[in-house]
Amino acid sequence: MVGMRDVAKEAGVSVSTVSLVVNNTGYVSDDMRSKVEAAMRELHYIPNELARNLYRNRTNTIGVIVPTIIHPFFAAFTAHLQREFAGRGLKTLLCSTADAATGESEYVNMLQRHMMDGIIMAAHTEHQPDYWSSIHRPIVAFDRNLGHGVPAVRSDHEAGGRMIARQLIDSGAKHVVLVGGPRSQFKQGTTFPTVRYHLTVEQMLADAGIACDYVEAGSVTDVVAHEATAAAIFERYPDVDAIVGSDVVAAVALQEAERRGIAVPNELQIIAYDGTLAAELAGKRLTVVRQDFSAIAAALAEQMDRQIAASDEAADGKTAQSADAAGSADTADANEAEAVIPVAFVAGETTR
Amino acid sequence: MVGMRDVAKEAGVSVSTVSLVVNNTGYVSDDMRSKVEAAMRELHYIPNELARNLYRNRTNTIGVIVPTIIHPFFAAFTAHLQREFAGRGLKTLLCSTADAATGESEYVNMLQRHMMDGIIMAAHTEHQPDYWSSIHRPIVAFDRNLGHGVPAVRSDHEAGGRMIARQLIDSGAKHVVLVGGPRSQFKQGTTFPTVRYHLTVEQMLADAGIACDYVEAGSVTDVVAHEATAAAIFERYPDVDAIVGSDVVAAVALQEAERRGIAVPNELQIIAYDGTLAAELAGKRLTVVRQDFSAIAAALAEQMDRQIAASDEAADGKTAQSADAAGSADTADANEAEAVIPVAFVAGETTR
DNA sequence: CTGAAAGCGCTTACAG
DNA sequence: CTGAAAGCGCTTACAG
Repeated sequence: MVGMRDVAKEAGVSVSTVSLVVNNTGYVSDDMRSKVEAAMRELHYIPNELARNLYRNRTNTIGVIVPTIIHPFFAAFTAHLQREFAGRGLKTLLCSTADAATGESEYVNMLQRHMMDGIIMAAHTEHQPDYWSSIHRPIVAFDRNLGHGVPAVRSDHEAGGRMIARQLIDSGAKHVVLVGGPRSQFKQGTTFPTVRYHLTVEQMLADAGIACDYVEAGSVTDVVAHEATAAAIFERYPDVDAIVGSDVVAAVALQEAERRGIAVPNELQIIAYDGTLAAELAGKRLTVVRQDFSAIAAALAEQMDRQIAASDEAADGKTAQSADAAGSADTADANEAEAVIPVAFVAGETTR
Repeated sequence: MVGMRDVAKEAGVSVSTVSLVVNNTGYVSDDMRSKVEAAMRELHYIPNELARNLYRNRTNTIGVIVPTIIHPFFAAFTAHLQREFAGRGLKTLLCSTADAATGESEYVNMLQRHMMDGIIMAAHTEHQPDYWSSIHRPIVAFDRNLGHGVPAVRSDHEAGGRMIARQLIDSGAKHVVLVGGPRSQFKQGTTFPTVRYHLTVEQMLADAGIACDYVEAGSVTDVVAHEATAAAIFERYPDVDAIVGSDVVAAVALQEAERRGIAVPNELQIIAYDGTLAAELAGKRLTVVRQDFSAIAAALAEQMDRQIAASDEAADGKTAQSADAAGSADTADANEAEAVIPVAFVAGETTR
């Protein structure tokens, strides 16, 4: 491997000078510069980033923790984040909890070993908020509350819920079925903000005197389970005339409805939450509440930048080791406001 | 940041000893070991991986270059690769050409700067094979020929083509439309092996005297274009009674068929190539030729391991800089066999 | 079994 | 404007 030393020797200058040329830093005479550049070209010199990483204690890599990118939601989410990060000179390390033996802990560990500069946490976690706030490294949460010192970004699910309820009420729905995650998550209100749209819908439908049942869907990683769920809905609630769920759930429900000869949207309306590619590939173009992936990604990247800057500051400012980490958390607190991103209702072929 | 030096001081031993304990290498007396472990715990010591990376000249990270993971095919592909890599202690860096300003070159550059140990190339490239074989770093190609020294893995598209043709012939199809990538790619045979299934289908249908037209779909990153393509097919070939394309194309075509009141599969059969989640979310469960993502991922990881080992060997064996890179390529040549993974025909609701 | 030393390839004060 | 030196945090021969 050809290194700076080789280039320096070839050009007859010192390594410092080569470094200055490579980084285009400081003042270098044109003469020196061209000698160095010639040597670099001659030897096909390519700087080794690992050495820089060590010196700067940075990798310019952000880990994105999601359950699995096979799910269209997380595929879109991750893709938009990568784009946003790329624009900021950051690389995206794919951290899928479904594909890691040890789940998110493994990735947190990597974060602490400085293999990444920060992580975006968008997967389910069993850890309590105090675990997360004790990491003292840049973390930003998506759609969940990870406690003090961990900023969060989420969609405006209350608004999404209102849009759905309004559509159902206005179109004269009589019996609505909501499909979502485990109901046990609802009480905490802490780590699963997605439930907010369900609660909003339930409240508004109740006020309007419309029947509403809740059905738990399988894990986000298991689509096959959704098919069973869809079939179960029609068996259990023969008079259901509206189903609300994620794109994937909605697509599967639509397929099952067609199979049973139930006319959509006349006999059954379907509203999908998310607005991913899945909503476009379904049997009909689904009516969706669309989350704004670009805005979400931008907000997450923005918060991440702040967290990283704060953590740098803390590292610079203090020398005592324990004060370092604590300082990081403190600085983060200042920016802890939760960013809430608007959603949009987009009518398709599955509502009337 | 607390480092080994701090731990050594706290435990009253040398850094070397701390290192031996941390890595569980060599012989350390139980006495020393426990003193060091106590100090590590006391100071909350976490090793900094960047220093190791530099010493070993390794990141244990593989870049996966795909057009975009929003597309279900590359989502599944990438997810399976990540799982496979994780099992081998490797991390997955997401390299999407749709989200990088400079396309794949940027990632190749990162590879050369040792920010990754290797790359899996699964996106379209304008570069000629000689570009790729001049990199002299671990690269494995998926479904394309990147020239001498770059091993490749692909599905058995000829078999896939035969399965499709057989189904169409046996079911009495009269006018088939194939949807695929730009026809201009067909002649080279070099960088786009996917076309093999199209050529096989065309040949077999021609032999059977069945009409077959080819329609170019939009870019893999642009699903909206597919919708226009689907509509165009029905306009242009009113008597079409079978459509063959990727899952995404097939799903969109099915949606358009239902919209036009064309009965599937009685009036129109649809066969999807890939077998991703998209095939399950469509209006009906699609009949698919399923690619074996697990086997593909395993084969790619296997080849990657070999490439990395070969590149290590080359670096160890030689000292002259230019011989190093050349040696790497030579060693790679020994394993250059292209791995071909079987596909499966899975009947769904869209064929008869 | 343990420690002092050199080094991974680069960057950055600091003298000249 | 340029070079010699120290250092990023760790690992690995090499003496003891």
